Amino acid sequence: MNASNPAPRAPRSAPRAATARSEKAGAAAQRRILAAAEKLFADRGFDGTSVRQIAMAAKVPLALVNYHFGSKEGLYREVFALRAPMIIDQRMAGLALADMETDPDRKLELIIKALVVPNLHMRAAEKSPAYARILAREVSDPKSNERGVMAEFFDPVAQRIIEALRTVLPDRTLEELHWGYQVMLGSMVYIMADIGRIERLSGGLCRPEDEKATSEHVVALLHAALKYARTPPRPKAG
Amino acid sequence: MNASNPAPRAPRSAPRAATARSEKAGAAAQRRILAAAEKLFADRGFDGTSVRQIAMAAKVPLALVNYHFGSKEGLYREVFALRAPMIIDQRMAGLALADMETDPDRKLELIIKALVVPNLHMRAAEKSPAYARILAREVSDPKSNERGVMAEFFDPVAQRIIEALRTVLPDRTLEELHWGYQVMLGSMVYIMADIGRIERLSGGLCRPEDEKATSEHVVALLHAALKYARTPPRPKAG
DNA sequence: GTCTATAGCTGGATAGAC
DNA sequence: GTCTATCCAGCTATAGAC
Repeated sequence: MNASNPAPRAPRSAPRAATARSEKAGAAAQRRILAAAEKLFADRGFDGTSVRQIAMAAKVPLALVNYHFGSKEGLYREVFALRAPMIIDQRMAGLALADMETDPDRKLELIIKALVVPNLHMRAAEKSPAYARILAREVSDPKSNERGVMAEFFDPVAQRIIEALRTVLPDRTLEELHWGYQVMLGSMVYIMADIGRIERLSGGLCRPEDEKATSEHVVALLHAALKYARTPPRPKAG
Repeated sequence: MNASNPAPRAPRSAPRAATARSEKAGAAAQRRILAAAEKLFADRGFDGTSVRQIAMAAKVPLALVNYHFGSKEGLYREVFALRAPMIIDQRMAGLALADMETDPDRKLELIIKALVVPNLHMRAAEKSPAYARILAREVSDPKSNERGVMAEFFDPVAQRIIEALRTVLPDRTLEELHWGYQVMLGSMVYIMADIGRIERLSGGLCRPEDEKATSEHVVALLHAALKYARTPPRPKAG
């Protein structure tokens, strides 16, 4: 889509994120760039956002962006990497809680919450509604595979969740559990990424920003889905 | 993102889709353009696709695209409008079937199928896996609001589905029904738009292309979700 | 380290020959 | 109606002055 850059060569000196010391002067600029990029990538997508817009919004000169992050895609990956660990840690913590629960019904609910709540929370917190939208966009973007960020960051924890499901629902086939996971993820991602359609369609009854109400409804629905749904195993050949 | 075009002026003579008569010469070219555009928009998104790529893939001269469709966005809307009625008609037909069913449990299942099956079918049919991905992308694209295609084409049938849910689940609050709808839609959209992650994560167990197996699992999950989930109504003030 | 200026492209759109 | 040649805005990335 631009001057062919087969090898995305690293920035000249790779000024890693504030190695130590109080803080170099440029650190503030870097943070402003990241914040601006997060918002713009969320609003307008990777292709729909130009480095110039980011520099403008961050009030830094154009060249600083490439200086600090090497390339537009480097900046994107950095935006992604900045908050991914947060969500992943929260999911892991949720799973640990679920692991301690003995009542299978409550355990299932905790597993679902481990997956759903950190994301809805991030969506709702004034901290970063933008990041949730980037995440949601990434899973349905074919170029996501080229970038590989989803697989790199999120596949491992996804496997952990399916593992956990297997322990509370031992009578299900692996196929059922995987489809259950996909339904959970799809619901969550869709709601996270919502751009106003949910509120419009519901005449204001459903507001994804209302983290508590949203969690309650969504968790209840997904809990019922996983608890009660059975799909009869199908014969191998038609 | 390009030469500022405040008023997207119509094509010079608006050569409407083959008015009548056997077919003008250019009709074949138009169809090739639409087919190429559908595929490319699905693979690479609106911003990631250039009119030149479309013209190249359709094997028509560059100028023909703008001649027939006025602008890149005009072409996009045409791609969208081409198949939307198909899905909507199928959903309506599904709802009509559900309306005739008296057993509430089977009725609920038919409503869910009315929403889910046409889309999964479109995803699976070799006819147009691309369109399903465009659709999925559109609901999570903030620019979708600018284009307005989702609201224009799909909001009405969405309301019809929620209406139908209200008749089979009369004891639920409107809020519960709307959240139920969003969970259904989210699951469906996510699965439709999948770009390989589902199959990768499940080690090949789940394949969205396998329309029959996918429908069975997803419908079973959503049916259980709507049938069994209850969210206690919350007091108005905290 | 920081930033201005610009190189080297691709983008959507169109004028004007046929 | 059809298509070639071209316009020029905007893009990413960088060279080179400070």
